[in-house]
Amino acid sequence: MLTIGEFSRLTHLSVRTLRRYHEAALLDPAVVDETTGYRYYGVEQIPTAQVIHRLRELDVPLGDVQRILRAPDPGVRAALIADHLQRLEDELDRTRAAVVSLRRLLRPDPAPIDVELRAEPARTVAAVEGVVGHRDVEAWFAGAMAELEAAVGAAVTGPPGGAYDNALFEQERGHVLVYLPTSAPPRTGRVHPAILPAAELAVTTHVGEHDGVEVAYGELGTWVVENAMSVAGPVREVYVVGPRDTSDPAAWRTEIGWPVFRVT
Amino acid sequence: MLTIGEFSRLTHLSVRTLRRYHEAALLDPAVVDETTGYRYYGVEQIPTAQVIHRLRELDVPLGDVQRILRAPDPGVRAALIADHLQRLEDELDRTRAAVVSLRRLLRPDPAPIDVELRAEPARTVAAVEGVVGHRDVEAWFAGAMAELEAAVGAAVTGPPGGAYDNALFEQERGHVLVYLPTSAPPRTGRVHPAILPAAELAVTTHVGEHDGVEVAYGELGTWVVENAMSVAGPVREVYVVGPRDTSDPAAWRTEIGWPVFRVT
DNA sequence: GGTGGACTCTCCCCCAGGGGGAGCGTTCAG
DNA sequence: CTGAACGCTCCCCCTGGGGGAGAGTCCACC
Repeated sequence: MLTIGEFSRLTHLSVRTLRRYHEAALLDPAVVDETTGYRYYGVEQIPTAQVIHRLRELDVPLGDVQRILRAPDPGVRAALIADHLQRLEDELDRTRAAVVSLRRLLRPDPAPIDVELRAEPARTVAAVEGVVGHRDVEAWFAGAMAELEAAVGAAVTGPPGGAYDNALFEQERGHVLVYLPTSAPPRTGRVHPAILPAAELAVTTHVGEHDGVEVAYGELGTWVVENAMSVAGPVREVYVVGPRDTSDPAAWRTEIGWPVFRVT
Repeated sequence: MLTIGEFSRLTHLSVRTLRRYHEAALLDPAVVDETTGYRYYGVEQIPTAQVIHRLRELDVPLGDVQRILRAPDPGVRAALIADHLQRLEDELDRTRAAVVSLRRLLRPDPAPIDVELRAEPARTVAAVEGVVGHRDVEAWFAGAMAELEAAVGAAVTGPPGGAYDNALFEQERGHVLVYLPTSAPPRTGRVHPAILPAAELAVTTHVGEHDGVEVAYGELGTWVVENAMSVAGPVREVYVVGPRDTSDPAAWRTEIGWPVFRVT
């Protein structure tokens, strides 16, 4: 039996942290003296402690660590861990995007804001709609677009686009509509005809990977307030040149359109 | 002038977060109505808000964000940001190491523990010593080893090694000694002769990159308690095969030695 | 000129995953 | 037997937010 201090030295987990893990039922001491409250650990707990240590280094929440440790089947365990590695990958992607965006923002020679005010007429398109959590938008978009392309096929008359509820930008759930323009929108599965309402749009074009799009949003925001306008309704994006057209992200062009109206 | 809600929509920072940034003096509203307490922001603050947003996505602490924003010189600013990107890189390295270590720990066929009890005689070596924070050990080691190699040169009689205070493994500062064995230790700069005391060492060998070394520590811990021993004094490492010998990390061999004594 | 709804204010509590320290009890070797 | 080292619980602190209560404000519409 090892005292908590000895176990701490052997596992490189602090005494405090070990107590916390006991409290969280993550790593219970083999024996707890009922009269003194002293915790005693067994040698066989060292590997477990090390696994916990590694998982925590990967920022796996304590609850998930518990679930992984409780999983009796090594297959299940591996799957849970793979999930977290995937999460790390995603995080890495977001980090890279933030770095790119930051570099652009801090460029000493910011390009002038290039926004066009455009009156967009109403039109009917083939669409898929849904209410989606902001984290799931990308995956949902991919599925919806695949379904759209299958339904519309070669009858496409223009680049795809989408309309995104503002709630999505505030880390909430929101309504999403993705569409493909076509003369006779079919009704298949989730695909149905939908009317894209007429709107006054402040439009700017973002060139490059979609991850850097925030810069364009910033420009729109600046332009909108500088021109004494305000925003009404969901943001629209049109993927003028996208992954459907070329695999070179640097050539992608996304039109961002904010429905606006003059304030004064 | 924009209300906090409008500014929130334009920057994709939540109202709550904007208030927090005001409180932290990170992003003060252009105007605060003294009677109502209402915050009003200016358009020109949008780019600043976006920079903050990006930096926070990179997990830059608010205090550091403030320092970056306050830096008037773009050069200084770039340097501060470069520091944080370096930090991200380091973190990534640690993440990778944790993944490797985790994979090893969870391997279904853990290799049997291979620990040797060895009576090490005292010997005199060329050493550099210091008290170092646990984060700085690697950098300190690199500098000390370079100085040692310069001082000892071809008179080396064995692989380099080090002795590490246990405090270092508890995320604190501790004494570190790195050495090169040589018959006539010189005294140059920080390099000086030092006696490596005799000790009973529980020794195991770690093969591969140094990052996976925790597994060896775990084995030692298990062995030590299973053999009714306890630990006394700093941990020793001997870099039997290291970056000096081959650039292939898979071939590196590190001996980990814990000074132990029989308990019963 | 009201009024209602949307917006904003402050204040307090909550989360994870720890760290610092007070005040007191336990162990164990000299 | 005594003191140092170690252990215990308890409370407050940190970061960077989120939820919600209760009250005050703003503004467009009637």
